[in-house]
Amino acid sequence: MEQRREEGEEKRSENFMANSTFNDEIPANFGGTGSSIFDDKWGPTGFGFVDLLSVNHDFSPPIFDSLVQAPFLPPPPPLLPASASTAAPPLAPSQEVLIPSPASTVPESSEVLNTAPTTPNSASISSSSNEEQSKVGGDDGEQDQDDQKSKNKLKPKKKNPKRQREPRFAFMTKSEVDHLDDGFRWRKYGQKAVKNSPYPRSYYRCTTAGCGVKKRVERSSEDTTVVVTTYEGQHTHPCPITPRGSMGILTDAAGYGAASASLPFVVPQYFHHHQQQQRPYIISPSPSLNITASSGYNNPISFPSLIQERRVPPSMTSSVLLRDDGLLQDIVPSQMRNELKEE
DNA sequence: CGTCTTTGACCCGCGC
DNA sequence: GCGCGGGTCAAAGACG
Repeated sequence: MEQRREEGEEKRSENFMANSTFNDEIPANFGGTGSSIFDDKWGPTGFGFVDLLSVNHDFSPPIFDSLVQAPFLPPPPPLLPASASTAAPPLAPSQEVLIPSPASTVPESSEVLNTAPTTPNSASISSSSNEEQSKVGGDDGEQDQDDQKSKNKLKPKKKNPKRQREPRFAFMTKSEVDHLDDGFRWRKYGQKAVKNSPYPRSYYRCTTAGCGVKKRVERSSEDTTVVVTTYEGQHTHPCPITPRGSMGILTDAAGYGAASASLPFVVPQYFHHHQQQQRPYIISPSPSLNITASSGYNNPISFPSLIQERRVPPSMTSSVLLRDDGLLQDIVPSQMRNELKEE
């Protein structure tokens, strides 16, 4: 127990950048059909596949793999430029779509999901959505009420037609750390053994009152270096600033709060500096991509750096980035910064 | 004391 | 109907 505690603390601090080792492969069960990760409940009813970040354990410059518009959930306005739009056509429910990275041409087929990440040291993101959101999806605030209801186990439960879930967004990360600190506060409320996997699956819930976002974390059994994190729901609050020097750029204090919505998803902040460990590298969005907006804090996951980058009006992008270089300078590839300047 | 994790039990959906 | 597996609850305990 105690050991586990300590381990947990260590994990928290090390976050994403633990001694991660990367390879090119995405476990076959990621994005595949019938996997334990993307089962019928949490699995993609339609998701994009996004290379999100690269981590290099040699402190070499960050690698920009790709970031593409995923066919995210509830209708982000089609702001994609033509090039990206063609790459990521609107999804029909239950349709799996691979969003090819800019550098690669990959057919749109679920079968090629595993081949999507073409760059070493990459993590991937996928999103999924529910086509039939009714109960939970209808009102975030009701989530807790629902939980309350179900607390009394002996009480006969409502027979919901079908349990509906929030939009989900999953991503993979190469890390020895299971629970990735994304800037939000989570409370673990369950853990289950995963069939056909030696690794348990952990369930977390956002501790912020009224926020029903859930997170599921499990380690791939196929590639034990891969941690799959699945978010469900949308935060109803800003990303709290953590005391560990995280970016915290979702806050209004940073001046971008109002526009904090450049992503239909939010991804963890990988920015906790860990001086002796590898630095986390944020992938910069491809210039040809346009991460569309949802609204406010209503993002299931948050990816501060991306958000910051993209929610800045083009006219001030470069200056902001430059001015804010502090961490970004370390994180955002120079290539990316140059690209942004050119915009 | 508040917060968080652990963990066994329970609930539920689904396939057979 | 039954069993299985996933998801959740909530009591108990640890920790700061």
